[in-house]
Amino acid sequence: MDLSDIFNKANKSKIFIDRSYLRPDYIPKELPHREDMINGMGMILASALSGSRPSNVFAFGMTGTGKTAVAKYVTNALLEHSSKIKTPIPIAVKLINTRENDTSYRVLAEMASGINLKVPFTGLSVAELRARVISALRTRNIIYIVILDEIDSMIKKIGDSFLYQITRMNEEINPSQMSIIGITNDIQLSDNLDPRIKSSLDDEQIFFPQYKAEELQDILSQRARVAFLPDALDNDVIPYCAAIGAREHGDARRSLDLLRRAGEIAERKGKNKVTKDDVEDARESLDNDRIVDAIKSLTFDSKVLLLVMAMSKIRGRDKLTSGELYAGYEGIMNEIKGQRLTERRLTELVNFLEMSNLISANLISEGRGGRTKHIYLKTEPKRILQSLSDDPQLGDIVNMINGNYLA
DNA sequence: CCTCCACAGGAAGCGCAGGAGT
DNA sequence: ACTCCTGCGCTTCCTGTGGAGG
Repeated sequence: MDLSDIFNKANKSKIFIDRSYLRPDYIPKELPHREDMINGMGMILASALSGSRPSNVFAFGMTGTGKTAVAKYVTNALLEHSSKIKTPIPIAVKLINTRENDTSYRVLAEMASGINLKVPFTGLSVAELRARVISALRTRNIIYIVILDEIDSMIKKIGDSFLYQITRMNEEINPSQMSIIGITNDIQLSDNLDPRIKSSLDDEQIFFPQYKAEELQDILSQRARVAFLPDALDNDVIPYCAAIGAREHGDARRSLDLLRRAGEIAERKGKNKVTKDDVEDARESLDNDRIVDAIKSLTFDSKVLLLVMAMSKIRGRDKLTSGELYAGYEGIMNEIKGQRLTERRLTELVNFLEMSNLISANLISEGRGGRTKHIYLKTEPKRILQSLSDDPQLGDIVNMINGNYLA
């Protein structure tokens, strides 16, 4: 068979026109139910067009409430408008995800890339890097709008003093000017900040409320019109995706993911209509992906810890204390003759696993029995064994357990 | 009220990789 | 070729602590 035949067949979807309209990073021409925030942010940033520095903005709300989308939308519009009219000072915009770029070095490097300044990705001192960014801005005379996305995770990791440094850079980059748009999922973040940062970053605040189910329906319908073929969706599919997203703190991203995955599942089944059942399957498939990805991306020793948790749960013990977990870890490491980490390090790995939502851990005091964590697995042991069964180092053990488990 | 268990988690620092400047 | 710098993963050493049993 000819390859182009296969490609043609694969191309001729009975479901999608173009699924990329459902991707979370796609910014549509209109953002329903975010007009207030768009206008608010637009009014603040508009001063850049007349050559004066916009106030810093602090945008906060739960995940999937459109913060990043609005920031992109408004800054795109701003750049577009400024290219049409004559602005006194050129404008540059850089979006930095501070969860992916979670060191001061990397944030500064991203800021450099936003003004076409080439810097090595390691090797310089932070002070040197900062000096380079500043001197580049000095020679350029621009208004630089820096969007710091997911700023809460950066602060959690490296503290808020770096944020203070950034907000103060503005004083050293004359004649250029810099504005910060801070975006956070942590609604209480602003209360816990150093008051000096609060006063400089809190010039303007924009709150993003959770989407209600009806609002999510509007968003989904808008995207579905361009993403799906007419009549490819059963009537209750969009309301159902919206309802799930609304239940999970009004999360538009979640709803869109569900809709896209449901479409893909229906397509793979060879159907020409997406039904509620496909959404149900999509939900499970997304959950599974999330967990499998999370497990596969762990370091080796974290995987061993999870394996210990899974093994003891299979044996009927779903609660372990830290000591028991470490003993189990030691057992496996002896078995495979691996280099063991110290318990001090393991406590950090346990904390990390808890943050990843794979386990839960409560600090409990049992009086004379001592003070320890009670650790529970939050995932099906089967899923963990599945995810680890093709691990180069742990695969053999896992498959052995799997054999006993099935027998 | 005091003790003492079984850990938690802070502080400091080490070795390595990777890059800059010289 | 060398010295110096940082981030990262980790160890060493350490102090802190909620509450049942004494």
